[in-house]
Parts: sequence; C-alpha cells; structure tokens
Amino acid sequence: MNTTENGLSRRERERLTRQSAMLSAATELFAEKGYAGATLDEIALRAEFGKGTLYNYFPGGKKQILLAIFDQLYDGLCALIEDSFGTEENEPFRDTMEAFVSNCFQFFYEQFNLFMILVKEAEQLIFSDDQERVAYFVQQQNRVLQTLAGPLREAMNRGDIREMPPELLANMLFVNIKGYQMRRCPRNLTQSKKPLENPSKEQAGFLTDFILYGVSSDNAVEVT
Amino acid sequence: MNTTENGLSRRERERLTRQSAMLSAATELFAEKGYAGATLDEIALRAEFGKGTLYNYFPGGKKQILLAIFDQLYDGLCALIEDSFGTEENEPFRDTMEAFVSNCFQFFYEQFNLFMILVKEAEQLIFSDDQERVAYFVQQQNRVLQTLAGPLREAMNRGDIREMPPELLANMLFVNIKGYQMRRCPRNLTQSKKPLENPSKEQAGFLTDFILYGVSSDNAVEVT
DNA sequence: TCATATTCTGACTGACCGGTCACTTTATGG
DNA sequence: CCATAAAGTGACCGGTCAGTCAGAATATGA
Repeated sequence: MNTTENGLSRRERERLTRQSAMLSAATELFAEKGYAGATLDEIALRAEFGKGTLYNYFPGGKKQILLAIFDQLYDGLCALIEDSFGTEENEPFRDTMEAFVSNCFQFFYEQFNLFMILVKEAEQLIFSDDQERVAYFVQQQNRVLQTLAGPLREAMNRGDIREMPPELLANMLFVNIKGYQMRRCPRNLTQSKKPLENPSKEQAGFLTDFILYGVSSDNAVEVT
Repeated sequence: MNTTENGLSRRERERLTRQSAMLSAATELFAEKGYAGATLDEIALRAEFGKGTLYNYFPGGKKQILLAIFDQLYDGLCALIEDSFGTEENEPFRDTMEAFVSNCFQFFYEQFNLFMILVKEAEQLIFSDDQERVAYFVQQQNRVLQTLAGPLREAMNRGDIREMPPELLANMLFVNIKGYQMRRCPRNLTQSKKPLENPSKEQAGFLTDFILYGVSSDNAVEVT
C-alpha cells in the first residue's frame, strides 16, 4: 500500500475523486431544483453511480450531502476573507473594502450554484427545528463571521470605521453583498447558461460607497 | 338575501371568516415547518375543518394557500410604506426614515409568522422554474418596491439622499431591514413563545444611521 | 489462478402526502 | 315539515421518494 506525497493511497484518492463527483452533481441539482425538489435518483444518475453507492460515501443520506456542500461554501468564504484582508500594506481602507466586495462578487459568480443553494436553503436550515442541524449552522456561520470580524475590528482600532460590534458589521456586510448579488440574478430563468453578469468594478464601487458612506447627501463623497 | 352595509351577505361573511381561519392555521404551520414540511392534513386539523373543505376555499390547493398568504404580506407592506411616508410635514428626512424602519420592525414583530414565511420561502419561489409562480412573485415584489420607490424619488429631488435608481435603493432598504431583523431572531428555537424581542427605538436608530451615513468614520454623524 | 474482501448496484419497500369524490350533514325556503 | 341545494368530510388513490439490501461486479494479494 504505497502512498503519494500527500499521504493518500490511490484508493483514498479515487475515493475522494468519486465523492467530489457526487458533490458536484448534487450541487447542480440542489441549485436548480432546491433541496426538497431534487431527488437522490437524479443525483445518482447525474453523478453516474447507483443510488446505493451514494450511501457508501454519505451514510447520512441526503442531509449529509447538503451539509458537505455547505462546508465547501463556508470554507471558500473564509479563504476569500483571509485573502482579501490578508496583505493590506497601508492601502486606503476603502480600497481594501472594495477589493473584498469585488472578490465576493467574483466568488459568487464563479460558484453560482453554491450561491443559489445559499440563497434558497440557508434560512430554511437555520430556522429548522432539527436542533443538531441548527447547531451545525450556527457554528459554521459564526466561523465566517468571526473571520471577517477580525479585520473589521482592526479597522475600527485604526479609526477607519465607526465603533460598533464587529460581528454585527460583518453580518451587515454579508447581508448587503448577498442582497445586491441577488438583484443581479435574472428573475425568470435558472436555466440560462450564465445567470450572473460578470461582476463589474463599478458595482463593487457602488456597494462599497453605500456601506461606507450611506445614501445621505449631507456628507456626499466623490459620487458622480 | 339581505346584505349588510359592507355589501356582503351573512353567507359571504361566514365564508370569509372560515377562509381566514384556514389561512391563519396555514400561516402558523408554514412558519413553523416551512412550506414543504407542512401538510394539508395538519392545516385542516388545526383549522378544524376536513381536508376536502380546504379545496372548497382554495381550489388551487397548497400552492394557492401559500400565495394567498403572500398576498396578505405584500398588502401589509404596501400599507406600511404609505403610512410611513404619507403624512410627512416637513419633518427632517432622517426622522421619516427612522419611522419607516421602526414601523417595519414593528410589523415583522407583530406578524412574525409572515416574516418567517418570507424568510424561508420567498427566494425558493422567486428562483423556482414554475414560470407562472415566478411571474406572480416578480409582480408582487415590484408592487412593493415601486410603492417605496416613490417617496424615495421625492427625497432625492429634495436633495435629502444621493441620486441613484430609486428601485435599487428600495431594494437595499428591504435587504437591510430583513437582514437586521433576522439577526434578532433566536437561532435555536422557533417554538419559543415570543421569538422576537419587541423592537426598540435604539435599533431602528442604528439601522437608519447605517443606511443614511454608512460605517465610515470619515464623516461621522452624531454617533455616540 | 483463485479465494476473499471490497465496492457497486438498482429493484424493492414502506412511509408519506396532495388531491379526489361518494357520501353525510347542514342550510334554505316554500 | 319536507324537498332540495349547498357545504363539509375523511377514507381512499396514485404517485413519489429516501433509504435498504441481497446479490453482482470488481479489486486484492497470496
């Protein structure tokens, strides 16, 4: 049983590859039809496995598949945050913020299926009455919020933004980014090939100004 | 067949009363378990009618019941907007805005079940592949957004807020109000009797400042 | 090559649920 | 009081689907 440099045997690597294929199929279908609307038969069919095989890889069944997808999503968001705020070398805070917003747009553009699943299923899960499910979600969501809250707290210390609970601000940032992103999705068709326009710098700039300076004209900034 | 001053016979009034009871039961159950999780048997049981009777009042079945609930929600929101922006007699715009935000909080507090249904089901419906359903939703949502866009456009003309597409701003307002409201819901239990704290003036003030002035400390306002 | 272990498979099952309809109950009004 | 109409009812039906499992296929390694 030889192992490669990453410490995985061929069997283990193949296993991961297959698991990943199943997750891809499930992600597509959940995004298209929603969690309740997609069936395990469809997922198995699209992944080119028998339905029973899904249970070798996800003994917890449909629920576990959904949670695995959300794991990917939250991992991606945390990485994105660290990437956006990681290497700021005294650049103006507005630029950092705009870069973060822009990266989020880009992420949701590239991972549009994950975005759809987030939009369609997250609240359903958060307010479910399955305690275990709720606990998982609160924990995952806090992980992301805390990751974002760190850089925000630093910005407050530097005086770039007003004092407020950083988790609250982190939450409001996501709310705004998600909400603005949703507006850009075509309402009628999920089938259209590229459902999101490629995110433009202009839109990231608008949202950044909205968040940093609000909509009042009292203290208008460099708005055109 | 005598009629009362509102033009409805006793039969018609009773019919409306019963329909309303069914909607109440359905609203509770959809809020608790979500649309997919609630069953017509439960709804009929809670409304104290036979299942078949539901179909006398809602020939379209489960879907029609959900749409009727959303009708109530959107009607309520439109009324709330008109109420909030209707009688402004040269009061400072920030006060008007705070009143609106506060009214929204109050509305969602009193109609918490409607808020839950909105949060859990709206996106599912908007991105459904049932064209008819989508069309209904786009139309209803636009009705609310347009109602709000009117006063916002006036505020722009008066110079109270920056120039931007009023529908966009209307959308961002709802996104922020909904997002802030969600934060105040207890994560773990939908069962707790009063799930939302009674909305406080302080919170409406915070969100109003957030929207009007943003979070930058460059042009900080009267923040404590 | 073959015995054994592992993995894959899809027909099957049992539970569930939206919707129907023949029948019962209630209301109407002559 | 009764004949007729209207409204209410819940057992039933057909379809769906998550999850199971006995057996097939494949991999392992002696």
